[in-house]
Amino acid sequence: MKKYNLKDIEKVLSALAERNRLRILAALNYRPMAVCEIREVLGLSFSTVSRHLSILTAAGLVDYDKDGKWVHYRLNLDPKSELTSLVNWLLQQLTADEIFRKDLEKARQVDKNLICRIPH
Amino acid sequence: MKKYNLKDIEKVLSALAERNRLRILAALNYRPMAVCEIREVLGLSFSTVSRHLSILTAAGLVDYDKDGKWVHYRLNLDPKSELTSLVNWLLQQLTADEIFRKDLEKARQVDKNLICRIPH
DNA sequence: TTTTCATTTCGCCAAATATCGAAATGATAT
DNA sequence: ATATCATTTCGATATTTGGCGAAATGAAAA
Repeated sequence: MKKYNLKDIEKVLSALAERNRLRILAALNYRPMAVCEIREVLGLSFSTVSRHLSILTAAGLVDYDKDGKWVHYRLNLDPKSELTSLVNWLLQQLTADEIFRKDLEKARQVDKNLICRIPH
Repeated sequence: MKKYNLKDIEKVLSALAERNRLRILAALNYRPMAVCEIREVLGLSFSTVSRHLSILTAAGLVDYDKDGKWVHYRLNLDPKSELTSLVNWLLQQLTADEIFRKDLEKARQVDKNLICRIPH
């Protein structure tokens, strides 16, 4: 069983304690996505999204694969971790909120091959 | 089963995402305490401790009883809530950290009748 | 080897937050 | 009623954090 120290726990909790990062987790819970897709779902700038992703990555909540120019982010939840059941429960609760419904709708429609070539 | 909306969840997570508030929760997990005792354990000013307590109260994580001049704070964890198992798990993890060990040691020794009359 | 393009990093600003000391509050004790 | 005392609220300050646009990076395409 993984042991977390204070620093680890602070990192995870503060990563979770922000609306747009929760939105990112919810989107990645639907499916792995490239940065430009996440950006499109949230409606924020690339730099902001990238920053949120690095915070989530540092907290160990997400991970990524590089595929050419694209970077695909995905949830990184160890099924054996207590944190995983928390995050799953959180995401469950949030599905009821309007913002998250809309994000999910966008996540369904967004396609990196259509989106990421147009200047923003 | 209680339903949490986004605002509720943000309140709880951001209440938890702060070291000194975690220390307060850990202290109250040992026993209910008056504000001046908590202040002594943490080594912060009254105003700061009071502010943290109001944040924890607003998040529903702690509650208090008034007893004359004293205000006794205590954990307020609904045993049926998912959040409770999270908080308990967090506090469990934190017992290993030096800061929390020291706090617990102070919490064992502190006595509001000895502490709260001396000017700080 | 240039150009293109997805992503990250940097520099800046605005908003939020942690902290303190001083003043206010509200309840007991004198 | 007045003084005392635990706690809260207020006002000011320093730090952290979220946001953006512009510049840097690094990998593919031309």
